[in-house]
Amino acid sequence: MAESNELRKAGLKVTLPRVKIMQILESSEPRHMSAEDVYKTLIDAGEDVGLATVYRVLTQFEAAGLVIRHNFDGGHAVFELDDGEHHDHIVCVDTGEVFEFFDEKIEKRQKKIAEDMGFELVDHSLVLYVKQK
Amino acid sequence: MAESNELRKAGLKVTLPRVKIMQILESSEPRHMSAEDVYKTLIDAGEDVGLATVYRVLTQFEAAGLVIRHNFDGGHAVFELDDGEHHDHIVCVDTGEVFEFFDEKIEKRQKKIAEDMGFELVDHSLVLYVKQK
DNA sequence: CTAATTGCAAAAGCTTTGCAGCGCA
DNA sequence: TGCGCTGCAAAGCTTTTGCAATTAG
Repeated sequence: MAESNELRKAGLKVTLPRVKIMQILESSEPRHMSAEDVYKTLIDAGEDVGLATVYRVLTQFEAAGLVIRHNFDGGHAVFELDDGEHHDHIVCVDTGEVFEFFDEKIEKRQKKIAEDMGFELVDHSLVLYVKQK
Repeated sequence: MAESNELRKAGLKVTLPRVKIMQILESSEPRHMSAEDVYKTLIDAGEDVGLATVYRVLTQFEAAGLVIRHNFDGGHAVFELDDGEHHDHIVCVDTGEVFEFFDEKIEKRQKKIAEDMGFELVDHSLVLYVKQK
């Protein structure tokens, strides 16, 4: 199975919690889940995994570059699978829904701004908060 | 004094903690402070104000539109005086320093992206994480 | 005078950590 | 077998809240 290889490649033992969590992230809709969301999904599926393990696994996945952690407003982090395609986010303040977008012009402009100030851009976080018209 | 008027205008009683906190925010360098930063500054100045009060006052200031709360990475919120001029932020991952910038092109592009998706842009958060070259 | 405000301490919410036992390789 | 991993419970951190005492208007 695909998950096993990704885990091994990351130097992580192939354990049930890790495989299950990876599967949940791969098949989840919406794609952005909090640790609590993952934990609940696991419990609902009858898996006996602790919340601490979910946090540990997600943190390991992040370190391994398998997932990305976002700190949107609201106190809790959300995670999404890193598919290698960078994108930014749109959060609807009415429904909480999260959408993704990518805009070449904004990306380039950000790079230029950082460089004009004598820095190297290593990362960025752009979130548009919107509401329905 | 200027602070008193701003407070009265916001419908808040002019109390010592509020005036002191407002003064700290007005004169602070760097401009971005956490609740803890404000609290420490107060204590160092010999003021007997509780941390809970700092949080309450900052939250009231935010509701009144006097300050803006940011949730940069790192678990704790930072506050800055709202001078009416919108700007985004650059955070140096080496030093933790915070810089401000404003880019008309990015602003316009964001608005267009939200509208193209049928939404109304109500707010946005853009942070560039950079390092020294 | 009276409602708003404050300090303290306790509680809350998210996340991390210590530890003994379990399980993958 | 041996070290990594897990579950549980406890601890950590930032932030919020309850409450009695204090204070602004």
